[in-house]
Amino acid sequence: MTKKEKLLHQSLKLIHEKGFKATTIRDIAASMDCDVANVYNFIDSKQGLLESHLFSINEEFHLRFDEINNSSFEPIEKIKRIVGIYIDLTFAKPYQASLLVNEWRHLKEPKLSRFIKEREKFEIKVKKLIKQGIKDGSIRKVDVDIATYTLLSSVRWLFNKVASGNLKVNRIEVEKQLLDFVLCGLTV
Amino acid sequence: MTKKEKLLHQSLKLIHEKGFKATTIRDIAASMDCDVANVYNFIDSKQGLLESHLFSINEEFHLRFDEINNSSFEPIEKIKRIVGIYIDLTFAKPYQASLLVNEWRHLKEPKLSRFIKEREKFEIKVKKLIKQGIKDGSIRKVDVDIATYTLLSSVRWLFNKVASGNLKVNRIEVEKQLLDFVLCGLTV
DNA sequence: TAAATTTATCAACAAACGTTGATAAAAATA
DNA sequence: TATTTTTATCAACGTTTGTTGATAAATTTA
Repeated sequence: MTKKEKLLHQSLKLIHEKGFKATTIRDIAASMDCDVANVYNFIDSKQGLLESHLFSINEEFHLRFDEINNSSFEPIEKIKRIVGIYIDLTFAKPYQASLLVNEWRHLKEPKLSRFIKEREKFEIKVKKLIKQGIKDGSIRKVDVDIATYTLLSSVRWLFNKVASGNLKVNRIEVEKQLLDFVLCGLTV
Repeated sequence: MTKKEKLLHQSLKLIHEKGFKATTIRDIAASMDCDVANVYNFIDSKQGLLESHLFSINEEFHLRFDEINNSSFEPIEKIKRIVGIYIDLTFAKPYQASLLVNEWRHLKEPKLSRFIKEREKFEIKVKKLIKQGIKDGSIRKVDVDIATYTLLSSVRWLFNKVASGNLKVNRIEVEKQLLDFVLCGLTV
């Protein structure tokens, strides 16, 4: 692991734990046992660090999302696989997933607006999937907005448990249980 | 509305929008059009402001939660009503609900540990409810941990929509749709 | 080995931060 | 009205913040 990779990893961990605003350059320097000024050999600015972290994971997710969304699978199968890639990504990169949920609001304009716009476009695509599922009879006649927000929200605890190592079951079982929950609910 | 009430309201709104660390005393002063030093006629410290906001809403929720949990309703009925009071509270106090989700980590010791401990106790109670529901046959044989985290997480988008006024349906319909989701899932 | 590039060290900057003290105006109480 | 309490104003404090410049050591390349 090069020094730059270590910096990226440590900064991700710190931002996940303390939040972007509460994480100082001095924190990052201390975590990798180097001088404060030395950090700037690897990054341009603190803000730029956040941007690169956020947009790399954001692009990765949306690329994989679009692969599924542009396929000819049934809506319900698309939704299953989208949950799947979110779980995949969260297990592979829990800290980045954390930033995607919690820290994007510390972006500055115009990057902030760009991020929000991409997020809204993504939400609209999910809503469309649910509408199609209702139309073809595979999904109940739910309120599309509420179902979308609840669906997207229901997986947003996972990165915390993965990051802290407090997860007893493996990736496959998480996917099984989560899909059962969002498709069938709690009751028998 | 007294000046102190206005301060509490404005600070809540700002902390919800920008986050606790990104909200400065000068922001709060500006939002209520008064001098910076003037703020300290109403609060002891910025940290104390966060603490009072957090613990008042936290206590309110846990009091109402325990009322239900200590009743003799069936587990599944308890879960329904717990979702109900969360929705209630979120509609009544969306900004406080936001802080409860996003800003508690900026508490300092020993308040931070106290908050986390109360949160863990709450989670254990919910897990117990799900276990009982599985035992009495009203809940599927789910993984208790995953079901608990997913259940609790699934309602955590609501405060955002209520706070921003971007919610087309009313409180009752939200409750109906959310309960359908967590009990029956998306599929027919 | 010589030159060039990368990494490390030190001190310091300007700006933004939470907070305070002294004091004046305004409002409430007696 | 006189007195007490509440609210407002101004300037300033000590820290912490992100960031920079000059320079030395270490490493890589030629």
